[in-house]
Amino acid sequence: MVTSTKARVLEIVAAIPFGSVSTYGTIAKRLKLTARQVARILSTLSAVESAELPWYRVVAANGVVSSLKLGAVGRRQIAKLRAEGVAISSRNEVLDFASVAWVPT
DNA sequence: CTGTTGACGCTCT
DNA sequence: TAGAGCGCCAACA
Repeated sequence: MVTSTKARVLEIVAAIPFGSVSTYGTIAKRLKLTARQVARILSTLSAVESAELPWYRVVAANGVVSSLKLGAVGRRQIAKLRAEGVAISSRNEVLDFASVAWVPT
C-alpha cells in the first residue's frame, strides 16, 4: 500500500471512537510527525473526506479547540462534538478531556 | 531561491 | 492564571 503521510493520518482520525477525542500532538507523535503537519493535512481535506472523516474529534493540546478555527470551522466543530455527547466549556475546552481522550493504537 | 503563514506544542516569565 | 517566545515543517506567493 502507499501509506502516504496523509493516508496514515486519515486512518488514525477515522479510527477515533464515538464520543472520544484525540489531539494533533498525540497523532503526530504516533506517526513520527509534527503537530503542524497533522493540522495542515486536516486543513486540506476535500469536501468528501471532511464529510466522511470525524475530523472534528481532533482538537489541539489539552483538549482545547484551536482559536484559529473559532471564526468559522470551530463553531461547527464544537456543535458536532456536543451532538456526539462531548461537552465543551464556554472557553472552547473539552470537559473531562482526560476521560474522553483517545490514544491511537 | 527567500520570506511569510499557519485547523500546533512546550517552556519560561 | 495569563501572556509571550521559540521550535517544528510544509505550502504558497
